[in-house]
Amino acid sequence: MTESIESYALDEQVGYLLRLANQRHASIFQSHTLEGLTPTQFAALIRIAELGKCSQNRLGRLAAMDVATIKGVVDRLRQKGLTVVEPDPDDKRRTLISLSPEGGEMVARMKDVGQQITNETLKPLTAAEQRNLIRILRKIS
Amino acid sequence: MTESIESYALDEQVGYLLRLANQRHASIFQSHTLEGLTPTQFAALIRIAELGKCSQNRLGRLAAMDVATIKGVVDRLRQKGLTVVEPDPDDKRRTLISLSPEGGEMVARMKDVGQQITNETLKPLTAAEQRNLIRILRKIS
DNA sequence: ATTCAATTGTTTGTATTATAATAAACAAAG
DNA sequence: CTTTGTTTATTATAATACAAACAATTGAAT
Repeated sequence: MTESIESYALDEQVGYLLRLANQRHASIFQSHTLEGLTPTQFAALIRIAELGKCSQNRLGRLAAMDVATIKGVVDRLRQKGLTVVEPDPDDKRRTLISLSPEGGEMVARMKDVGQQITNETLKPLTAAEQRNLIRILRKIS
Repeated sequence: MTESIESYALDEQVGYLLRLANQRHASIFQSHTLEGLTPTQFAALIRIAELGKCSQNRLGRLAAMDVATIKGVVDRLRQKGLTVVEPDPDDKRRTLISLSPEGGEMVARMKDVGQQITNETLKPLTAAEQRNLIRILRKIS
């Protein structure tokens, strides 16, 4: 049995390593974040700040989240009082999402924290490796 | 509001890019996998094959999964008939996990598929970039 | 202009993975 | 032998993702 396994090294597969890297990043994120914001919620918040008021679906597409995922994320952000949800008067299918004042403040505060999180995640790497990783990840995303 | 955001480019943060890379890999994985096996379940299966019979906790540690996560994963693998679960006669706390014959066959078949999945995930990169990515990911995991 | 098919947007149900808290079994020291 | 601390496993809860269903809009052909 064993010899047929040796040839497949789990510890060198890109999928396995991506999961580990994500785990480490999530753990660093959690130790820095405010109000229990998750990386996904944070990403959505930043996108809303960039886009201004927009439909839930559009937000999901631009934040790389499934329609069901973005709904859950927006719901939780609204529960935390960070977003405002309202129907679109021009299109009855749509729900418009925007930042609440508290959401705006949160984004401002989280920007610095976000940079810290990135720095700590990349800390084991040289400056060249850091640039390389970002460049390569963008190519396979 | 906008100018305070410009300085934080979500699309270049390592955490966001890791999530995107994971999404793409998961999607490729799903299009190749047998019996609806997830990347996590696959990793656990490979580890069991490497380790032989071992406790659930030890398996979790070596597959980089939380105690609760590995329990869920093992449960689902058992439901699919791929693993065998039995109490440890020497330590009543422990549950011993091993591959069923079907699990062994699955591992053998999945090895090739796993390589294909890795290749397809890395396809947008040059050979040097592929090696670089693996090396760098190992450093930050 | 009207109808009908195709598209777009949202929601709901279900599955998987992850975090936190609890309980049971064991080991080691007094 | 009992107390104290550690390891192992389970349960409850939360977050994310996929699939299917449903509702509103758009557009094309008559």
